[in-house]
Amino acid sequence: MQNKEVASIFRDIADILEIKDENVFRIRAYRAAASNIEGLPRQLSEIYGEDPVLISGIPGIGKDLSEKIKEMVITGHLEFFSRLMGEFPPGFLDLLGISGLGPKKLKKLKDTLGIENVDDLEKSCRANKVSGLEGLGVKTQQKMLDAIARFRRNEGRMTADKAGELADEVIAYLSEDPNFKKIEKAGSLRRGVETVGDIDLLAVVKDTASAAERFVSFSGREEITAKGSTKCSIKIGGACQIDLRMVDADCFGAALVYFTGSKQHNIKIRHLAKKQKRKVSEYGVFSVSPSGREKFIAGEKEKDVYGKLGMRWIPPELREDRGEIEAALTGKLPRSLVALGDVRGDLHLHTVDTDGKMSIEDLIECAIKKGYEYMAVTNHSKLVRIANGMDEKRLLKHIENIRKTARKYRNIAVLAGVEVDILKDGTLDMEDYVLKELDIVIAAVHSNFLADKESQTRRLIRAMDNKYVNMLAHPSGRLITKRDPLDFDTDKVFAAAAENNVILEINTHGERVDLNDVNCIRAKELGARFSINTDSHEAHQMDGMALGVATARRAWLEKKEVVNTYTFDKLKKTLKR
DNA sequence: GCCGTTTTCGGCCCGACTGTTTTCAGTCG
Repeated sequence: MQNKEVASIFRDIADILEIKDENVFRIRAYRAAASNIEGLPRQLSEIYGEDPVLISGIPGIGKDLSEKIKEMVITGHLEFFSRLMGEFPPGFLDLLGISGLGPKKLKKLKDTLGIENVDDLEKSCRANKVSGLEGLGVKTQQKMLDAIARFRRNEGRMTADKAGELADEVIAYLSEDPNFKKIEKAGSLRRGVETVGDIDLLAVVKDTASAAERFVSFSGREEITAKGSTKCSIKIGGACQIDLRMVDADCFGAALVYFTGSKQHNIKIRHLAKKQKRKVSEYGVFSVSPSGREKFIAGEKEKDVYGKLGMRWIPPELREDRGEIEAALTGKLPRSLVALGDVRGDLHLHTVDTDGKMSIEDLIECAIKKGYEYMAVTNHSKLVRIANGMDEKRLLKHIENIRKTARKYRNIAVLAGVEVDILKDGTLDMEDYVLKELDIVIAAVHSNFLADKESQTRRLIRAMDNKYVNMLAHPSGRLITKRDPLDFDTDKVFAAAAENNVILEINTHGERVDLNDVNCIRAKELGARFSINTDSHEAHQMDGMALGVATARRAWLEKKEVVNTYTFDKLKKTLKR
């Protein structure tokens, strides 16, 4: 059983226990465990295989939960969970996905009206039965109907690139109003998470009432879900919610820490503060006297908030409670975490010669505008027919063409490359006599996504055995909203990459983000190196580098582990196998 | 259910907004 499934079961258990009105701390423990498991760089089954005792060493996993994990690892099934699920009709937990509907109301609806699923709820609302219940009025009933409509229209989260674009649009719109003195993105978007449930914006304004008015008047707004003096929320384009928080300038930093999260990070920070006889909230850091009197001691800047708790400032991408607080307390945060400004080139790019929109010249000029020192043209091989992939003959000619064009530009090095397909058996879609002419060879899977784990693992490793291969592109092959990752033994593949000096790509395309942060953490442990590439087919896609850098930062990658931060000379040496 | 220079019990982060209330419960982040 995969970590993702274990985490999901723990979350479902938490939901059910909540409906059953169980101890809130017990519920919290299940949720915390789920979140910690998702952040693990290794599979629970592997950890268990190494030594079962290690399971209870995972933070948030004690005696009881480690037993449950063992059961799932061994049998692929959890008796306790099945029993709980048996108490509720199928489809009942879906109701928790309706915003504004929590465990208490849900329990009441089930007990009084016998509501078992979303359809039942809709019928009862339409029949005006819900508004008759104690504590529930006409407004609540209407809100539920709206929420059901949204639930049906759009389930799931937005990819980070789309959320980022939307946030930028809203920020641009708000910034036209001089009333807004400062606006920043917060939440999972600021942490660089690959998908985003809602967008959090934090602002300092002169007049909250008129700022709120401006915000809720945003042209794409479909619904106003909150409009107070510190918080406003609107719904937009289906289920996406945008929250605007308005705070005083002197607590902006504390608010930014708070609204950036993650939740687990915040909980740990507050816990730590409490031990130090301090209190942290979105309003600042306070010292607390024995009599309980609170005194404001920091809040304007994030740096000071962390500083008052004895820590260095923690970059947002690290704030997942994956050891960053402990590292900050002991001065062990990564020294040279990779940053966007460190990137010297983009090594995976397409042109009109296969399925890109730009000519080689266009592409080079874009790269120069980005300030890059080098780049690689890496078009598809013949297997990808839909992308007009090249055969040996065409590629040889294309190499000549790249070199000829590159000579016109003095300030940038242009590598002639290919994105060659990895065939079903792990051999490559291009003869070696052509590969050896290239400056960079990127291997990638675009077919046979469903092969079993053993053959998929063998396939990837065999591809990397080819001595001309420098890089493995989008190694998992997943498309976040459309396709699951390939099933392969990540440890074996990452270790093989490290051993063969094959660079692993962090593909920055919003649907890919591949490798993801968790995979990168493990690959780094196994000694692999990375390249952050946009895989651009059009000019604007080259702006995606920031998302890939954020992913690398989430994996705590430093400059030395990311080859496209190297000088060109060093990169050339790295590409020699 | 977890955790411990508060260590085997007694804690567990903190606050805003809404709707239905007349002081608060439920939900959300």
